[in-house]
Amino acid sequence: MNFSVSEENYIKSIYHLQQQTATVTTNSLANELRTKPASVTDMLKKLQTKQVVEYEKYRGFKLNPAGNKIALGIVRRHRLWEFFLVNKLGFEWDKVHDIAEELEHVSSTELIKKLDVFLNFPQTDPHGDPIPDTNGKMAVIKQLSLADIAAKKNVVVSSVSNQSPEMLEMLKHYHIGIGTGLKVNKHFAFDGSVEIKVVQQSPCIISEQVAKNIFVHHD
Amino acid sequence: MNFSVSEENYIKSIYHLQQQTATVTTNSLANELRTKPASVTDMLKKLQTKQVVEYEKYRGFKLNPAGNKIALGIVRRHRLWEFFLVNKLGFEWDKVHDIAEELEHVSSTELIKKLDVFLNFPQTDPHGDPIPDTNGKMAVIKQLSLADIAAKKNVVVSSVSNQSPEMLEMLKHYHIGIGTGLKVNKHFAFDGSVEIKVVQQSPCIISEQVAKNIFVHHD
DNA sequence: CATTTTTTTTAGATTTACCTAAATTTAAAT
DNA sequence: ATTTAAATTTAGGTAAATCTAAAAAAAATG
Repeated sequence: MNFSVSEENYIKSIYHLQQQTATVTTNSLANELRTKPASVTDMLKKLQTKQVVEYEKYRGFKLNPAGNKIALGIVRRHRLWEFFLVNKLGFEWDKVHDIAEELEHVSSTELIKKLDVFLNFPQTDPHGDPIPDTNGKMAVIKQLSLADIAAKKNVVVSSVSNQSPEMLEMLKHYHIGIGTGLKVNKHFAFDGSVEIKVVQQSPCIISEQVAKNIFVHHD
Repeated sequence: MNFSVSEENYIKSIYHLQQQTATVTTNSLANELRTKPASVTDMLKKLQTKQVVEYEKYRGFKLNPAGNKIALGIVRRHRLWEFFLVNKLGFEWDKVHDIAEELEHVSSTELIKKLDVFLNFPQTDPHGDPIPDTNGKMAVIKQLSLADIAAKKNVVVSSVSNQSPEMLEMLKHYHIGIGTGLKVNKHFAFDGSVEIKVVQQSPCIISEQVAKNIFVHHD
């Protein structure tokens, strides 16, 4: 079965949203893809006939095993290209996502096989996320809070345990969201506070309590 | 100005056809792109409003200076990727065209800049064709006939001087056309005949007369 | 639990890049 | 110089992926 760039992007986004919630809603997917709910409904019917999603009207949807395998193939391509961009071409780790987003749709399987060899079979991408193997198997990485991250490490925010308005207000103030890249500069032993540097922001200090609530992929 | 993948492919094909004939016809472009003449007419109107072609109804068309610069940018990306595929990933030189065809449309200029550095500023692609620089300047390479090519060299057929039906019949028999890749195995001093190996064909011997009429890019 | 509110779907349009078939223009041949 | 043939364009239509506005279903609320 062949998939268009658009179809691949939908499959990939459903995959990512499923990491948070087992079943995905029309609105959340529309928001993720910066499109309109009506467009999502249209595409989902197509993906249903192509047998990659389980979809029940008004009830949300999720990838079936076939869809999951396709998603992992796309994730594999994306992460291999990110590794290439950072470790071979010298890009900054926070600049590669959009480019990898285009490269991942280049369709040759031989290309990805040879790229993998050339990169010497990397296990994780520059953000610390594991790279699925050819069969779609992927190492599980444990969730670490910012309090657990060693100084000088680059990380990406993957989730926030406390979702209160107060917490969200603070995160917004620090320009932190899911997917935000940041670097841990230093831990202060006195009170457990952490100095971090969010990409394109000045360094700032967050309390231990906040740090423990921000979960990240480590680099 | 932004161009779609389709628009880029039209611009690139017009560029290539202009290497043979100063002005390009609807039919030849349709043939090159494996599409229909009516589709070409449609796209040409669009490219005309986008100010990249000079086009007069029923009279053919050609790229204007702006269009030429865009074409050379695409050619640059294509050839850099071909170099990468062969010299870094280890592809055979005759297997890379279709993949480069996809990679060339990835739009980041920063990507191409860094790729060029990584590849150490190559001057020619794996087929011996020169790589245009950032400003669209490109070295001119001299036309060589098959009789002038050293043994063991890979080349690509760029033109055929004798276009008689007899010649074309013979070329067809040997599976040789414009763009065909082949390798020169050996020259025979006795009569000047040449043993060549066309990609995916068994080796064969052509007379000196034929060899002198087949022009190639040398590798 | 009836009624707002929100979410999702349907209906109908739009844009891009194609297509076929028919009409028009140019070129070739008698 | 007509006529015939070939090339090109126009007209009208299709499929993919989007959109807006309206209708329908599900969830939230008093």
